[in-house]
Amino acid sequence: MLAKKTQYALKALTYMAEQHSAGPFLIADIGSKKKIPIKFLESILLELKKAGILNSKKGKGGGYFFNQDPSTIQLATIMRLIEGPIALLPCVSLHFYKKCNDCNEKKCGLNKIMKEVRDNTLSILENRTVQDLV
Amino acid sequence: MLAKKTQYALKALTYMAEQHSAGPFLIADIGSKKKIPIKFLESILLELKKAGILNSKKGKGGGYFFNQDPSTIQLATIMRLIEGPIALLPCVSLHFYKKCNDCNEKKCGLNKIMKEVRDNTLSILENRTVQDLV
DNA sequence: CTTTATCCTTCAATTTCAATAGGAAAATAT
DNA sequence: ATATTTTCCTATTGAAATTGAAGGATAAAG
Ligand code: FES
Ligand code: FES
Repeated sequence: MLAKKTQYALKALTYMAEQHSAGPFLIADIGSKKKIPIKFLESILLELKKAGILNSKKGKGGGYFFNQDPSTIQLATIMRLIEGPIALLPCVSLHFYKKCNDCNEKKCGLNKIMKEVRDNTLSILENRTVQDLV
Repeated sequence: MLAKKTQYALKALTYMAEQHSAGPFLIADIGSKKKIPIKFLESILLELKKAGILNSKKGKGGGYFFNQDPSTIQLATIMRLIEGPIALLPCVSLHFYKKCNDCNEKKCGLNKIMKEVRDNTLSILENRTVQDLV
Protein backbone atom coordinates (compact mmCIF):
# COMPACT_ATOMS: atom_id res chain seq x y z
CA MET A 1 0.00 0.00 0.00
CA LEU A 2 1.24 3.46 -0.86
CA ALA A 3 2.04 5.86 1.98
CA LYS A 4 -0.62 8.47 2.65
CA LYS A 5 1.78 11.10 1.42
CA THR A 6 1.99 9.43 -1.97
CA GLN A 7 -1.75 8.99 -2.15
CA TYR A 8 -2.19 12.66 -1.36
CA ALA A 9 0.31 13.66 -4.02
CA LEU A 10 -1.48 11.63 -6.66
CA LYS A 11 -4.86 12.94 -5.62
CA ALA A 12 -3.71 16.52 -5.67
CA LEU A 13 -2.24 16.14 -9.14
CA THR A 14 -5.40 14.42 -10.31
CA TYR A 15 -7.44 17.31 -9.01
CA MET A 16 -5.25 19.88 -10.74
CA ALA A 17 -5.29 18.01 -14.03
CA GLU A 18 -9.07 17.65 -13.88
CA GLN A 19 -9.71 21.39 -13.76
CA HIS A 20 -10.39 23.17 -17.00
CA SER A 21 -8.28 26.13 -16.06
CA ALA A 22 -4.52 25.82 -15.90
CA GLY A 23 -4.41 27.38 -12.47
CA PRO A 24 -2.79 28.56 -10.34
CA PHE A 25 -4.53 26.46 -7.69
CA LEU A 26 -4.48 27.28 -3.99
CA ILE A 27 -3.16 24.72 -1.51
CA ALA A 28 -6.20 25.42 0.60
CA ASP A 29 -8.59 24.68 -2.24
CA ILE A 30 -6.94 21.44 -3.25
CA GLY A 31 -6.76 20.39 0.37
CA SER A 32 -10.40 21.03 1.15
CA LYS A 33 -11.66 19.41 -2.05
CA LYS A 34 -9.53 16.28 -1.69
CA LYS A 35 -9.65 16.12 2.12
CA ILE A 36 -5.93 16.54 2.58
CA PRO A 37 -4.52 18.32 5.67
CA ILE A 38 -3.35 21.71 4.45
CA LYS A 39 0.05 21.77 6.08
CA PHE A 40 0.87 18.27 4.96
CA LEU A 41 -0.21 19.07 1.42
CA GLU A 42 1.91 22.21 1.51
CA SER A 43 5.06 20.16 2.02
CA ILE A 44 4.08 17.70 -0.67
CA LEU A 45 3.47 20.34 -3.30
CA LEU A 46 6.71 22.03 -2.41
CA GLU A 47 8.51 18.76 -2.96
CA LEU A 48 6.88 18.38 -6.35
CA LYS A 49 7.93 21.87 -7.20
CA LYS A 50 11.53 21.25 -6.23
CA ALA A 51 11.49 18.22 -8.47
CA GLY A 52 10.39 20.36 -11.37
CA ILE A 53 6.92 18.85 -11.69
CA LEU A 54 5.07 21.90 -10.46
CA ASN A 55 5.73 25.60 -10.31
CA SER A 56 4.19 28.25 -8.12
CA LYS A 57 3.47 31.91 -7.71
CA LYS A 58 3.21 33.77 -4.44
CA GLY A 59 0.75 36.42 -3.38
CA LYS A 60 -2.76 37.20 -4.51
CA GLY A 61 -3.67 35.26 -7.63
CA GLY A 62 -0.88 32.85 -6.85
CA GLY A 63 -0.81 29.13 -6.18
CA TYR A 64 0.52 25.99 -7.78
CA PHE A 65 0.40 25.00 -11.43
CA PHE A 66 2.06 22.48 -13.68
CA ASN A 67 5.60 23.18 -14.77
CA GLN A 68 5.38 20.59 -17.52
CA ASP A 69 2.48 19.32 -19.54
CA PRO A 70 0.60 16.73 -17.47
CA SER A 71 0.80 14.36 -20.41
CA THR A 72 4.58 14.21 -20.00
CA ILE A 73 4.58 13.32 -16.29
CA GLN A 74 4.75 9.56 -15.77
CA LEU A 75 2.97 8.21 -12.73
CA ALA A 76 6.09 6.18 -12.03
CA THR A 77 8.04 9.43 -11.66
CA ILE A 78 5.69 10.75 -9.01
CA MET A 79 5.71 7.50 -7.11
CA ARG A 80 9.47 7.15 -7.09
CA LEU A 81 9.79 10.75 -6.01
CA ILE A 82 7.42 10.58 -3.05
CA GLU A 83 7.26 6.89 -2.20
CA GLY A 84 10.62 5.54 -3.23
CA PRO A 85 11.02 2.15 -4.88
CA ILE A 86 8.22 0.65 -6.92
CA ALA A 87 9.66 -2.87 -6.84
CA LEU A 88 8.71 -5.21 -4.01
CA LEU A 89 12.29 -6.27 -3.21
CA PRO A 90 15.52 -4.26 -3.14
CA CYS A 91 17.20 -6.79 -5.41
CA VAL A 92 14.74 -6.17 -8.24
CA SER A 93 14.56 -2.40 -8.03
CA LEU A 94 15.86 -0.43 -11.00
CA HIS A 95 16.29 2.92 -9.24
CA PHE A 96 16.95 1.76 -5.68
CA TYR A 97 18.83 -1.49 -6.22
CA LYS A 98 20.47 -3.29 -3.33
CA LYS A 99 22.07 -6.68 -3.57
CA CYS A 100 20.79 -9.63 -1.57
CA ASN A 101 23.68 -10.95 0.47
CA ASP A 102 21.98 -14.22 1.20
CA CYS A 103 21.15 -15.50 -2.23
CA ASN A 104 22.38 -15.74 -5.77
CA GLU A 105 20.30 -13.58 -8.06
CA LYS A 106 20.91 -15.76 -11.08
CA LYS A 107 19.35 -18.78 -9.40
CA CYS A 108 16.83 -17.10 -7.11
CA GLY A 109 13.23 -17.91 -7.94
CA LEU A 110 11.93 -15.14 -5.72
CA ASN A 111 14.05 -12.65 -7.62
CA LYS A 112 12.69 -13.90 -10.91
CA ILE A 113 9.04 -13.66 -9.92
CA MET A 114 9.41 -10.26 -8.31
CA LYS A 115 11.10 -8.97 -11.44
CA GLU A 116 8.09 -10.15 -13.37
CA VAL A 117 5.81 -8.21 -11.03
CA ARG A 118 8.00 -5.15 -11.35
CA ASP A 119 8.01 -5.24 -15.15
CA ASN A 120 4.27 -5.65 -15.25
CA THR A 121 3.75 -2.75 -12.86
CA LEU A 122 6.18 -0.50 -14.66
CA SER A 123 4.60 -1.23 -18.02
CA ILE A 124 1.57 0.53 -16.61
CA LEU A 125 3.05 3.23 -14.42
CA GLU A 126 5.64 4.33 -16.95
CA ASN A 127 3.10 4.49 -19.75
CA ARG A 128 0.43 6.41 -17.93
CA THR A 129 0.75 10.08 -17.19
CA VAL A 130 -0.95 12.57 -14.94
CA GLN A 131 -3.09 13.50 -17.93
CA ASP A 132 -4.41 9.93 -18.04
CA LEU A 133 -5.84 10.44 -14.56
CA VAL A 134 -8.65 12.70 -15.75
CA MET B 1 8.71 -2.16 -1.15
CA LEU B 2 7.75 -5.08 1.06
CA ALA B 3 8.41 -4.85 4.79
CA LYS B 4 11.46 -6.73 5.96
CA LYS B 5 9.20 -9.13 7.77
CA THR B 6 7.51 -10.12 4.53
CA GLN B 7 10.82 -10.46 2.74
CA TYR B 8 12.06 -12.70 5.52
CA ALA B 9 8.92 -14.84 5.36
CA LEU B 10 9.30 -15.34 1.63
CA LYS B 11 12.99 -16.13 1.93
CA ALA B 12 12.41 -18.63 4.71
CA LEU B 13 9.73 -20.41 2.72
CA THR B 14 11.97 -20.40 -0.34
CA TYR B 15 14.72 -21.97 1.66
CA MET B 16 12.45 -24.66 3.03
CA ALA B 17 11.01 -25.47 -0.37
CA GLU B 18 14.48 -25.67 -1.88
CA GLN B 19 15.65 -28.42 0.45
CA HIS B 20 15.32 -31.97 -0.73
CA SER B 21 14.16 -33.23 2.63
CA ALA B 22 10.70 -32.33 3.89
CA GLY B 23 12.08 -31.18 7.21
CA PRO B 24 11.56 -30.43 9.97
CA PHE B 25 13.85 -27.39 9.68
CA LEU B 26 15.28 -25.54 12.65
CA ILE B 27 14.61 -21.84 13.06
CA ALA B 28 18.28 -21.41 13.80
CA ASP B 29 19.34 -23.10 10.57
CA ILE B 30 16.98 -21.14 8.37
CA GLY B 31 17.99 -17.95 10.11
CA SER B 32 21.71 -18.44 9.72
CA LYS B 33 21.46 -19.57 6.09
CA LYS B 34 19.20 -16.70 5.02
CA LYS B 35 20.67 -14.08 7.37
CA ILE B 36 17.48 -13.53 9.30
CA PRO B 37 17.58 -12.58 13.03
CA ILE B 38 16.54 -15.72 14.88
CA LYS B 39 14.04 -14.19 17.25
CA PHE B 40 12.38 -12.22 14.50
CA LEU B 41 12.17 -15.30 12.31
CA GLU B 42 10.71 -17.22 15.21
CA SER B 43 7.70 -14.93 15.36
CA ILE B 44 7.26 -15.03 11.60
CA LEU B 45 7.23 -18.80 11.40
CA LEU B 46 4.83 -18.96 14.30
CA GLU B 47 2.51 -16.65 12.42
CA LEU B 48 2.71 -18.86 9.36
CA LYS B 49 1.92 -21.84 11.51
CA LYS B 50 -1.12 -20.18 13.06
CA ALA B 51 -2.34 -19.44 9.56
CA GLY B 52 -2.09 -23.11 8.67
CA ILE B 53 0.76 -22.71 6.20
CA LEU B 54 3.35 -24.42 8.33
CA ASN B 55 3.33 -26.93 11.13
CA SER B 56 5.94 -27.66 13.77
CA LYS B 57 7.26 -30.15 16.24
CA LYS B 58 9.01 -29.35 19.52
CA GLY B 59 12.05 -30.92 21.06
CA LYS B 60 14.96 -32.77 19.55
CA GLY B 61 14.37 -33.63 15.94
CA GLY B 62 11.70 -30.95 15.82
CA GLY B 63 11.37 -27.79 13.80
CA TYR B 64 9.09 -26.33 11.15
CA PHE B 65 7.73 -28.05 8.05
CA PHE B 66 5.01 -27.42 5.50
CA ASN B 67 1.46 -28.12 6.55
CA GLN B 68 0.29 -28.05 2.95
CA ASP B 69 2.03 -28.91 -0.26
CA PRO B 70 4.15 -25.90 -1.31
CA SER B 71 2.54 -26.06 -4.75
CA THR B 72 -0.80 -25.11 -3.19
CA ILE B 73 0.44 -22.02 -1.33
CA GLN B 74 -0.07 -18.88 -3.41
CA LEU B 75 2.50 -16.14 -2.97
CA ALA B 76 -0.41 -13.73 -2.70
CA THR B 77 -1.60 -15.59 0.40
CA ILE B 78 1.74 -15.16 2.16
CA MET B 79 1.95 -11.52 1.26
CA ARG B 80 -1.56 -10.70 2.43
CA LEU B 81 -0.93 -12.58 5.64
CA ILE B 82 2.31 -10.86 6.58
CA GLU B 83 2.22 -7.60 4.66
CA GLY B 84 -1.45 -6.81 4.35
CA PRO B 85 -2.90 -5.30 1.17
CA ILE B 86 -1.29 -5.96 -2.18
CA ALA B 87 -3.10 -3.10 -3.89
CA LEU B 88 -1.53 0.37 -3.93
CA LEU B 89 -4.67 2.19 -2.78
CA PRO B 90 -7.33 1.22 -0.21
CA CYS B 91 -10.07 1.84 -2.76
CA VAL B 92 -8.76 -0.83 -5.11
CA SER B 93 -7.96 -3.51 -2.56
CA LEU B 94 -9.97 -6.73 -2.76
CA HIS B 95 -9.23 -7.98 0.75
CA PHE B 96 -8.69 -4.70 2.59
CA TYR B 97 -11.08 -2.38 0.78
CA LYS B 98 -11.80 1.10 2.12
CA LYS B 99 -13.85 3.67 0.32
CA CYS B 100 -12.37 6.99 -0.79
CA ASN B 101 -14.47 9.71 0.76
CA ASP B 102 -13.11 12.36 -1.53
CA CYS B 103 -13.81 10.93 -4.96
CA ASN B 104 -16.28 8.96 -6.98
CA GLU B 105 -14.87 5.56 -7.84
CA LYS B 106 -16.86 5.26 -11.03
CA LYS B 107 -15.27 8.38 -12.47
CA CYS B 108 -11.87 8.26 -10.80
CA GLY B 109 -8.98 7.81 -13.20
CA LEU B 110 -6.56 7.05 -10.39
CA ASN B 111 -8.82 4.25 -9.23
CA LYS B 112 -8.98 2.81 -12.70
CA ILE B 113 -5.24 2.76 -13.25
CA MET B 114 -4.48 1.38 -9.82
CA LYS B 115 -6.99 -1.41 -10.42
CA GLU B 116 -5.11 -2.23 -13.56
CA VAL B 117 -1.88 -2.46 -11.59
CA ARG B 118 -3.56 -4.61 -8.99
CA ASP B 119 -4.97 -7.04 -11.55
CA ASN B 120 -1.63 -7.35 -13.26
CA THR B 121 0.14 -8.00 -9.98
CA LEU B 122 -2.42 -10.51 -8.79
CA SER B 123 -2.31 -12.39 -12.05
CA ILE B 124 1.24 -13.21 -11.09
CA LEU B 125 1.08 -13.55 -7.33
CA GLU B 126 -2.08 -15.66 -7.31
CA ASN B 127 -0.76 -17.98 -9.98
CA ARG B 128 2.65 -18.60 -8.51
CA THR B 129 3.16 -20.78 -5.48
CA VAL B 130 5.91 -21.38 -2.98
CA GLN B 131 6.91 -24.37 -5.10
CA ASP B 132 7.56 -22.01 -8.02
CA LEU B 133 10.24 -20.30 -5.93
CA VAL B 134 12.71 -23.16 -6.25
C1' DC C 1 1.78 49.15 3.49
C1' DT C 2 -1.79 45.69 3.90
C1' DT C 3 -3.26 41.43 2.27
C1' DT C 4 -2.51 37.14 0.25
C1' DA C 5 -0.13 33.12 -0.53
C1' DT C 6 3.93 30.29 -0.87
C1' DC C 7 8.41 29.12 1.45
C1' DC C 8 11.08 27.26 5.12
C1' DT C 9 12.47 25.41 9.55
C1' DT C 10 11.45 23.24 13.50
C1' DC C 11 9.11 20.29 16.08
C1' DA C 12 5.64 16.92 18.13
C1' DA C 13 2.53 13.08 18.26
C1' DT C 14 1.75 8.83 16.90
C1' DT C 15 2.49 4.66 14.81
C1' DT C 16 5.08 1.11 12.76
C1' DC C 17 8.98 -1.67 12.32
C1' DA C 18 12.63 -4.47 13.75
C1' DA C 19 14.59 -6.83 17.09
C1' DT C 20 15.58 -8.69 21.91
C1' DA C 21 14.76 -10.81 26.57
C1' DG C 22 13.32 -14.33 29.23
C1' DG C 23 10.95 -17.89 30.44
C1' DA C 24 6.97 -21.75 29.70
C1' DA C 25 5.71 -25.91 27.44
C1' DA C 26 6.47 -30.01 24.89
C1' DA C 27 9.15 -33.65 22.98
C1' DT C 28 13.14 -36.54 22.98
C1' DA C 29 17.17 -38.80 24.78
C1' DT C 30 19.86 -40.58 28.57
C1' DA D 1 13.41 -39.05 36.61
C1' DT D 2 16.27 -35.62 34.58
C1' DA D 3 18.70 -33.09 31.15
C1' DT D 4 18.54 -31.32 26.62
C1' DT D 5 16.48 -29.52 22.79
C1' DT D 6 13.32 -26.82 20.46
C1' DT D 7 9.14 -24.38 19.76
C1' DC D 8 5.70 -21.28 22.12
C1' DC D 9 4.36 -17.02 24.25
C1' DT D 10 4.44 -12.38 26.35
C1' DA D 11 6.41 -8.35 27.06
C1' DT D 12 9.28 -4.74 26.04
C1' DT D 13 12.60 -1.97 23.81
C1' DG D 14 14.71 1.21 20.60
C1' DA D 15 14.83 3.26 16.33
C1' DA D 16 12.81 5.12 12.55
C1' DA D 17 9.17 6.69 9.67
C1' DT D 18 4.85 8.80 9.16
C1' DT D 19 1.64 12.28 9.64
C1' DG D 20 0.77 16.55 10.72
C1' DA D 21 1.07 21.43 13.17
C1' DA D 22 3.22 26.03 14.51
C1' DG D 23 5.09 30.09 13.34
C1' DG D 24 7.39 33.15 10.98
C1' DA D 25 10.07 34.69 6.39
C1' DT D 26 9.58 35.97 1.71
C1' DA D 27 7.46 37.53 -2.38
C1' DA D 28 3.81 39.47 -5.09
C1' DA D 29 -0.30 42.20 -5.78
C1' DG D 30 -3.48 45.82 -4.84
S1 FES E 1 18.32 -12.45 -4.95
FE1 FES E 1 17.04 -11.15 -3.82
S2 FES E 1 15.66 -12.53 -2.95
FE2 FES E 1 17.06 -13.87 -3.94
S1 FES F 1 -11.73 6.51 -5.77
FE1 FES F 1 -9.96 6.10 -4.62
S2 FES F 1 -8.58 7.50 -5.48
FE2 FES F 1 -10.40 8.00 -6.51
